[in-house]
Amino acid sequence: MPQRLNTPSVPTADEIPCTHLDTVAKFFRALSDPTRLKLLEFILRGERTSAECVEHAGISQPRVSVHLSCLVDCGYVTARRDGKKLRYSVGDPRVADLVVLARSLAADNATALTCCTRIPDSQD
Amino acid sequence: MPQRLNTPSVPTADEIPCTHLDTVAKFFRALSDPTRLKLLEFILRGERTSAECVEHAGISQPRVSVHLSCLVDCGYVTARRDGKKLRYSVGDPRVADLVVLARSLAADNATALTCCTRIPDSQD
DNA sequence: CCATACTATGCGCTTAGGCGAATACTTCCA
DNA sequence: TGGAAGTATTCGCCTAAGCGCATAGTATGG
Repeated sequence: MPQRLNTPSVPTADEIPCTHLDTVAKFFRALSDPTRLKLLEFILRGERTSAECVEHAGISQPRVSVHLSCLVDCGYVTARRDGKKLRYSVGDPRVADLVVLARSLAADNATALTCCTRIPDSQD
Repeated sequence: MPQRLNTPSVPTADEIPCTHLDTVAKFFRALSDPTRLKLLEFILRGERTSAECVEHAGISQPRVSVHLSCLVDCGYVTARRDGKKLRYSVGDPRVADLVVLARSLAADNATALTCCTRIPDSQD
């Protein structure tokens, strides 16, 4: 297993004052992708195998693998070997709190949450 | 261009079951940018003028304007006219909760939160 | 110890979205 | 009402990061 949980950019991860902005932003970024969020919420509802995640996500296995790795790296989910398979689950209850809180906020702003719509002018 | 809070992709914003995934993902995306997160936390500590935000963010006024608009659209902050200036503040206490919760989680995973480091192979 | 099932990585492509610079639009006050 | 101060938009550029496909790497069980 090459580079995975080694500290590439992170200072000392122990000397960090209150967690750097970039780190927190990265943390949020993990949930800013619909596919990852979908996977997380799926796993939040119970332990899942990769295969189940692939099916649920509706995209290729390699992509799901990357997304799951990302969620693991960010500490949202944990992977556990079970025979030939890997099973993913959410250990920290705060993760559910975070998602619920965000959902409640997002729901209240769903209308306006069109957010950033004006930024690009892609297909017009 | 007057299109701002019109519903482009959002269904009916009222018929939404429990807020669509994309909406929530978008909500998280707003905080996935270090600059916006920095601005939000800045405003979280007290009402701020655009000028203060520009200074704090350290980027151009136009950019800050876009970021603030985004935060407003997403419901994180509210803008209030005060003479020639606009003052931004956070009205919903859940916003602070969300940030605090995320920070606490991110802090615990700071080491691993290198997240997605392997994804690109840009400059290596 | 090899075959197979499961998982991860590399590559090329494409789009989202961040940035600065220039500029247009708004407000308020003289 | 005109000018200055404040705020928003457009544009071009560039990187991050999503996707599929092909394939390489592992772990387990026969």
